[in-house]
Amino acid sequence: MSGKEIRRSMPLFPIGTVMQLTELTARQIRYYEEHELISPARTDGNRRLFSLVDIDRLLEIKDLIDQGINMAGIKQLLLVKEQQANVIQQQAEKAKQELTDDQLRNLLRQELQQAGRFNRSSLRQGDMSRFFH
Amino acid sequence: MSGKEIRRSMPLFPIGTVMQLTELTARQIRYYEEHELISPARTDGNRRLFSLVDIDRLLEIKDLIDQGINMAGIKQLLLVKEQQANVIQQQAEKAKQELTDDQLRNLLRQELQQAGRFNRSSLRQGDMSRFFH
DNA sequence: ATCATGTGTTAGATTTTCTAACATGGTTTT
DNA sequence: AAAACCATGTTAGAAAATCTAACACATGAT
Repeated sequence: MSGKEIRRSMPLFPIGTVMQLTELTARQIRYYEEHELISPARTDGNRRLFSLVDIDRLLEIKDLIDQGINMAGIKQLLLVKEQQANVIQQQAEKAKQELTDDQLRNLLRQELQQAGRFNRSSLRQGDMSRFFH
Repeated sequence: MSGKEIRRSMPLFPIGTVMQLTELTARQIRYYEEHELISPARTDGNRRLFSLVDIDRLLEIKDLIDQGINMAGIKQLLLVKEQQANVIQQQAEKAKQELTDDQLRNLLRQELQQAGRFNRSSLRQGDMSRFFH
């Protein structure tokens, strides 16, 4: 159920590693946190610790910045996407129970198209996937 | 080809994170490095940076330690396993080119059984897999 | 022309990690 | 039994990484 998400949201990386992975400066990363685009965990000693989810999100943010969107816009976009993702996941779960495989495939395809219409970066899984497995 | 391995061997984690993930002390981790059971990368400032491969290896080491095996023994075991893994991978590659899918499945099953006979922990992928995806 | 935004830069404090050394409780070896 | 060895704990001092806060600056909006 939530096992996967717990893992992907496990705080693991210090800001230095995240800088390399995302090619953002520490200043930028902290600024985005200040504007609540991300909420990295903290160590006992107050150092930031980022999860894979955080990093995916930062890569998305970078992408949106490159598209000229400002903090407020990005915040909204990320919010909407989150909601969409939730809805879609719920639907998928319902679908799994109620639909045949064939119908399910169809539904997912539709959702993917719909998502593609709205955002450049995918809903499913952030770009971090290129770093692992 | 080697893309996957590059990713899994990408130096990402500082020792603090590795301590939590493996439940080993810094002293232990450094000691194992001293005895060349692992070779973590270093930052420009000489801090250790561990990869997923390193962490998998540390979990294996921990397991072997728990079984009462000493440094020398562990070193040899890890070496042998590495070689085995290489051989198996080479065979698998050759197999992919030469065999039908059916034959390939058979070969892999055999190899898995063979591996299981020798080591408790699997050859394929370390325990870290439980943290991601 | 002024203001707001996003980022750069700097300073001083704090946390984390580093190496090296010594301490210690179990095992072997003598 | 004493000595030596092994894996780990602990400590000290130095160096690196990160933190917050402040000020600087270029660009685009009002």
